[in-house]
Amino acid sequence: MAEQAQAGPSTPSRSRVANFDDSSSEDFTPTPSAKSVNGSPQKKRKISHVNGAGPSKRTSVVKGTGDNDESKRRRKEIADELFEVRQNLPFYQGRRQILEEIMANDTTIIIGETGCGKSTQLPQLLRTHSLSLDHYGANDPHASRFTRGPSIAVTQPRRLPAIALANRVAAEMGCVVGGEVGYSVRFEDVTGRGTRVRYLTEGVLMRELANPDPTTTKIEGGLPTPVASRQGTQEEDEGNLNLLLRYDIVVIDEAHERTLNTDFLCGALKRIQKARKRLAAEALLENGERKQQVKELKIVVMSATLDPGKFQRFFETGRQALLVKGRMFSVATSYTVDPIDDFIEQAARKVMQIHCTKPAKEGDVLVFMPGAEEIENCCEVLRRAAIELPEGHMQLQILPLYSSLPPAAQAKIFAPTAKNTRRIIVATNIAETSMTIPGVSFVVDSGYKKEKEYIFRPSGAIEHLAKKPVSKASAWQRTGRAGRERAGECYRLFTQKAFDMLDPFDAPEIQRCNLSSAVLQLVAMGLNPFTFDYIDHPGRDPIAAAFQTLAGLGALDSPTSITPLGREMLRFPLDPEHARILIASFSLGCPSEIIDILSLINTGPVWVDRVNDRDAAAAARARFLHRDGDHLTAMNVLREYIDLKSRGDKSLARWCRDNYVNQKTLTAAIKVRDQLRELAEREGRDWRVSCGNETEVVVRSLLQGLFMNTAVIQSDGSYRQTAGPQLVKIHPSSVLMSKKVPAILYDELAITTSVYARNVSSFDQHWLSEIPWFKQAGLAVAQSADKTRL
DNA sequence: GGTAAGGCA
Repeated sequence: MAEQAQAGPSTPSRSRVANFDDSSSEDFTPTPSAKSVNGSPQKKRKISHVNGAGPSKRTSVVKGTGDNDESKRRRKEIADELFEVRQNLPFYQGRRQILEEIMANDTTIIIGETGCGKSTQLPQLLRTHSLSLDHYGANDPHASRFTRGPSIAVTQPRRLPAIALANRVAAEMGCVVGGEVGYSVRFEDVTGRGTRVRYLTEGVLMRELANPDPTTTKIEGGLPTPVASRQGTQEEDEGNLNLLLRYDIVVIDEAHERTLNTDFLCGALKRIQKARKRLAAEALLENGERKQQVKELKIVVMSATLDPGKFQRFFETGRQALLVKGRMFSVATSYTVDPIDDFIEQAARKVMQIHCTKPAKEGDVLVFMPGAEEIENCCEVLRRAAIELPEGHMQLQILPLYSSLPPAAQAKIFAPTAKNTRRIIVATNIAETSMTIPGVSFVVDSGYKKEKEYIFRPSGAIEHLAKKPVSKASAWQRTGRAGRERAGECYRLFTQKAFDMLDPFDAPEIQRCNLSSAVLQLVAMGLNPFTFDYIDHPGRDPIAAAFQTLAGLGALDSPTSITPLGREMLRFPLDPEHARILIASFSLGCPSEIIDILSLINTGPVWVDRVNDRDAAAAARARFLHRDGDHLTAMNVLREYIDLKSRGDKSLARWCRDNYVNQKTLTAAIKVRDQLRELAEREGRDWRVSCGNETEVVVRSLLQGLFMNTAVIQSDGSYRQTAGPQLVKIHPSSVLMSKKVPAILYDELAITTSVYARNVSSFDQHWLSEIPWFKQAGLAVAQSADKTRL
């Protein structure tokens, strides 16, 4: 049942151990092939019968051939069956109070503990409950079944939960996906004109805000005049702000994750809400009728664990957050007595202790480690220990789990366990939020994670991954993974005192990341990034750095004014730097090459480069070598792969393995490539134009976006940044590694044992004089670079 | 002369 939560920051207490969890996937099975956690397999088959084997394109869903009376009857039957389960969900049982609260307030904050059913039940209740229907147009004589009740958007940080939630909710409501319920994620929009509940990723909603679709944002007869007359005043300028008029209610789910998009969405929504409130009131006054053109926007912020005080203050709700208790089992938590110095070895020891003292039927063990290297080391220690197990003793199956692992290795997590065997899963925090692992009753927590850090410098930021202690919220989240199916145990490899000193929550992403893309989007919306209403302010420096980058790229001509070039850059799902490169390639005559290269840069590492077979990998790489550097070399790989694929080659996976190529990256890159080609076409650009063997223009295009990421060789053979004093080395994974070229451009700098430039191409440093940024601010730099030319 | 956590448009 719903109850009022404590105001102010809540510190997770031990009594709530099991409830600190991500709920995006708790009450359904993400894919039909996944092992069922709740519910019988028979039920699951019925659901997948309704929704088809997988996500389908819009047309096939809406105009699907299977939508006859028989399938309608089946959907109804399944919905009735699912209703039995729904009724018992805490969120359903607390529906009256929850809906009363939402209807009475502009913004509602809901802390829904794991298993309470918030993500699936809230949209349905809003669509069917009389409290909501009375509020949203039940009396409108023109309302049809679809227009009756509110139109709802529910955001998710990740694609998979957005898709899975839409599938589940459609089944519960007895409709097809793409009908009343649908989803929009990148590469897939399964919605129709009748869609009233739309699950979408935060990224999709951000794009909608910055790049509005004119057909869905315009009010019939145009916006009421007050908007235009207010243009130019900083505080009230909503001239460019997309008011999201297609939605009556926007639900931000999983808000505790505080992704970059969560924070920008909250800020923008608060602004939109105020604008719509004012416009709604004005429309009423002007017409003197009830027929208001702009409806107010309701916001619901939901999560399993968040700092309710922070969101209450931000949204100025004046109401306490609603707490909906979850359905989780208790987890006994313990600490070490003294600090330990080797968490890999200690983790392995603890695992063996659990294995030797707890019966197998009590469940599997999940170990949290910061990164792939620690995971592989820990698995190695465990494998050695497993050999020592006495004959006849229950066996161990040791499974590493991290994102860059090939899909086949990841899939083992969901395969059935052999008899008389206990599984030990050693994972990164991929198992904290993104993947739910069945059968786990024991958690061993190293207390560490890896986190991206940005070091801001006037000459450009440097990013690197750092090993850091987890936050308290994160530790509880890990703990909760032991209590999903039965009571569990969690062993923390640190002391109670160390735990007490941890930060209560993870630092929001906005405070440790490059803001150039977000700043461009804000300016496009007519918002000032310096005065934007942040939940947590990122500070002036990163915003100023973003402005500098964007001005250099020609996207902005003042902090409040976006250029036509900046507008065009926003039409592509790329960082501003990369969008600039793409646009340059159109005029330089090499979009075909640049689209391939950008697709690869944006999807991940092209090479599989493990420590043991580094030499073999380098040799394979030489087969694809392009003398200009890594960008064109990677393009050669992609093109050969696509060529093999189009000829129907059946041994693509083998080809990738033999050439130390990451197949996951290539398949993802092909999707991005298709999307970029389609978008280019929509812009009236011909992506087919190729420069053939005259690849000089490719590097010239790259330079148009990466001019800040350049370095020139000095007389001693080292490289120095053109935009700053930093010495950089070419990363040993680069094909230009031992080559001495006069000037290099690169995708990024990484700090490890030195400052390394990764993904490097060589260029003629005289080209820098063509770059506007160097013409103005950097002339002196370019001249001094010239002197050091060999 | 040496690495990489997780996401998203």
